Amino acid sequence: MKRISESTVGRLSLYLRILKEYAGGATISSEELAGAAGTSAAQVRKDLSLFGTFGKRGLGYSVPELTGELRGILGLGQEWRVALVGAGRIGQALFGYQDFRTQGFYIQAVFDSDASKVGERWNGTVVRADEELERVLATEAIDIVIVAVPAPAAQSVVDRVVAAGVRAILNFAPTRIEVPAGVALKNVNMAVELEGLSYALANERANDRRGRAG
Amino acid sequence: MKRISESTVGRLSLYLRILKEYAGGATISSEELAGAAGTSAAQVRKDLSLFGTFGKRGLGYSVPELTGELRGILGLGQEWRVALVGAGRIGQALFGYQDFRTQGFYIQAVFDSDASKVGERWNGTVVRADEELERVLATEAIDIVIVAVPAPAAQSVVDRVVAAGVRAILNFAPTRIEVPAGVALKNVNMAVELEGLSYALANERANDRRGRAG
DNA sequence: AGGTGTGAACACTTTCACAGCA
DNA sequence: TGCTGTGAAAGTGTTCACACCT
Repeated sequence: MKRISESTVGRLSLYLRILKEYAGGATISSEELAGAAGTSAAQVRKDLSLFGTFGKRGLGYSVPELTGELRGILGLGQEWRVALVGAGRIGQALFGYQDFRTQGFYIQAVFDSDASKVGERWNGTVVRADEELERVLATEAIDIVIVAVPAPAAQSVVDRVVAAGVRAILNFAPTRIEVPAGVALKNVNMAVELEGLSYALANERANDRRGRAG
Repeated sequence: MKRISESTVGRLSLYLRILKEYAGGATISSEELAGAAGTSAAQVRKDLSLFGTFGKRGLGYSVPELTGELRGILGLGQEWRVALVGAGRIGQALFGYQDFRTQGFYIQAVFDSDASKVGERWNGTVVRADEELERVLATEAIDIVIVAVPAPAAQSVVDRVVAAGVRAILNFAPTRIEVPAGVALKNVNMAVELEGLSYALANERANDRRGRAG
């Protein structure tokens, strides 16, 4: 299959959420889907056409059928086993965000290097010691690791996790992480987003001063 | 000034973080900066050249000077006043993440609609009632609002905040938000990131099955 | 020589516009 | 007729390659 861009995959994720909440009938047009997703009808059709022919000309897309296709494309037909490294504030918030579970992402293990946290029970899941990481990743057959440790510790956690064979990492530490080819890495970095907003504000003000023409 | 892409702004943010930690001398070349940022030297030079001429040919960029320029470009020379709407788990984690403050982002107010939370003191900041939102946004001269409420409530919070004159919003609710032109919106959506990883894993496996050639 | 700044080439993504099927 | 699927066109972002300055 042809290479698919990250923006396309992100939109598929969005389309799926829209379909789940759609109450407009058994079929939906690219136009409607685009409206809800904030993109263009052509973009919707192009995105979907990269994976197959799901629509009916003159009619649109069957909502249940397209939902199923998108779930399949995104790999949501199966259960993913997730481990969380870092039981600090962010780790706790993520653990508590149980929406994940309904999407098929199950947090099977939590790790922390702080001895005072190890042994805590979080809703039935025990916080384990850092040293158990490699062993538990293997025994629990973990697919995805969420890294929620302080920035200086992040790369070494990632190196260990990758060495243990994990191929997908979601990084919350505000630092750049290196992974070898073949490992999927996504970053969630609030500092970058805030600085993006700062840039927008600073620049908007500059534009205002200049006379708001542009 | 010419329109700058979001990816460029994101990279500037990254360059700035690298410069802060740089211990290699008083100047840095585009090559070194690119290595640390995981991009190409040409990309670094192009990004910077969009804003001015900061380097010296044959030498590279002065670290303190470039740091200052980047801070200026990103609007980090000033203090930004931030409000947090939603005092749940994510809100608490964000509030606790005090790195923000060192970057010039100050959380001045916290809001929640849950009466049992209102009145709590968070490290000196009182959780206020939802009804006070508009009044406090004005009296506290809030620049940026972080939305950390459940998905169904997010759009209405954003509408109120925009009506109150706020021009920059960071949304953590896992839903698509509409804002009028002129309002900057950034989304942090863990569901989309996880589904991106799911896609990568599902697809990698497909490639493996196919023989790993491609 | 060393390393920036930048037009031009290239690659990728989005939009257009329309043929073709239900 | 209505709406999809898709080549071609337009637009955007990245890489190349080299003139030019220190």
